Amino acid sequence: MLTQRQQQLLEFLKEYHSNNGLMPSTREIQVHFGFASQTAAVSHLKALEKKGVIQKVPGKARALVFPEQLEREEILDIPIYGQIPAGMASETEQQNEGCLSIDVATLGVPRLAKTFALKVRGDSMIDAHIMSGDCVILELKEPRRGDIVAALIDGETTLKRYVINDGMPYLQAENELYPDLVPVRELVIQGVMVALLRRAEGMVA
Amino acid sequence: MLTQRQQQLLEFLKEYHSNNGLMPSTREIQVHFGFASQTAAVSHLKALEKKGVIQKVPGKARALVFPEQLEREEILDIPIYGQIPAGMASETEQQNEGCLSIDVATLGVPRLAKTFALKVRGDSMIDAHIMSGDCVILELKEPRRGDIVAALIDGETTLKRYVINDGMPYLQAENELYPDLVPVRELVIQGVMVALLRRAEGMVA
DNA sequence: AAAGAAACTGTTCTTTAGAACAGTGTTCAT
DNA sequence: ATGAACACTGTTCTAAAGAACAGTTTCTTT
Repeated sequence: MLTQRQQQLLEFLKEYHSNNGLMPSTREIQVHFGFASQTAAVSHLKALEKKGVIQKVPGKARALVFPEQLEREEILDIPIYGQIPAGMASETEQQNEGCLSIDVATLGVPRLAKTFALKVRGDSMIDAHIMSGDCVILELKEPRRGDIVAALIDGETTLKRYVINDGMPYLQAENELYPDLVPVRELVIQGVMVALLRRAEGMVA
Repeated sequence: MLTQRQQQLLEFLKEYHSNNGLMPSTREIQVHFGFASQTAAVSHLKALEKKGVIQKVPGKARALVFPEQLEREEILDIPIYGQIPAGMASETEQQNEGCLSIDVATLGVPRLAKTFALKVRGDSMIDAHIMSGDCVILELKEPRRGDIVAALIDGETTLKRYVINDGMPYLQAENELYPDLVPVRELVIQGVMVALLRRAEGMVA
């Protein structure tokens, strides 16, 4: 559908946009491809628009958009922690282990939700089909009974089901081999699970 | 950290960017807030930049960027199908049931990979901890033995493990209650599972 | 009480950048 | 062989848009 040259143009637009967060001007395209005339860039953009791979907003500067970007829901950038220490929430101490970007609609959380992700270790939630190595996405909010939560027990973060019995909240593993965890003093809930993301094993180098 | 007015500015930038795919000019900001002077917009942007919530590229038009957007990996837009009919791959007939946006790095697929997603129905893969309702992300590529694949059997798409025995490929469910599926004629593999996404039940209205 | 940040007005200047128009040579399908 | 799409050159015009400078007013915060 696209010619080779048009493919190159599109590739440049994507690369430039990815690196700079904005679109190149026609003159920047001209320089990049070594055109002697700015018009060359303009006519290529016209062709790309006619084929529907970009959209132009006339009269505005650098006003090129990829159609798929417009339809896209807002993207959330979720920090991945290995382990959440006691402090938590202090936005400064982020022992970040990378980031995960996903749109709010598929997560099903409010647009301004505070979220973070945890790598699951161990098989204490295996009966809820949460495997070791899975990435669990959590939201900072009040847990409801039956929710799966990340909580702080004895200085360590664990993923468990939050249950209430006789008004007494405690944590339950989803694996018979693990005992219930009844808090000695207080129960610090760090987040409520909203989603889970697993990468197929074959992929992990 | 941000003043109320600055928060409003930032909110407008995000909204405008989300709607139009590009940033507003200072004069558009001026009009939106009803400022009598364009300088008001400029000074607000300077304040936002000083506080680190946006970045400006001097000299360029509409050259505002959100820092988190720059660090972000490229986003893939993955169509979600309910069911893949026999034809497949014909890019036109997409009985699309929405879209899912996620960055390539967390998926672990090549930047130009062809991907799609399927909603899992049934519990035939429950022993691999894939639940009914999960969203499986698949890539169009050659399956290797042991991969979990989507395949077409009798006009219906199913998710199974791809195994080879004595040079003979067949499909295996991960649930004792389901029999192996040995293809009568040929085995049409529609995609290889690369990731899985599950939404916590509590969320689904 | 003084200093500084915040939130503006009003004006001017210059660069950036899109747009339009008139061409040229090449490839490719009908 | 012929028109249409493709891939450009060269020139000119103008609108879009950033930037700079000199103020005013109202809050905080020390």
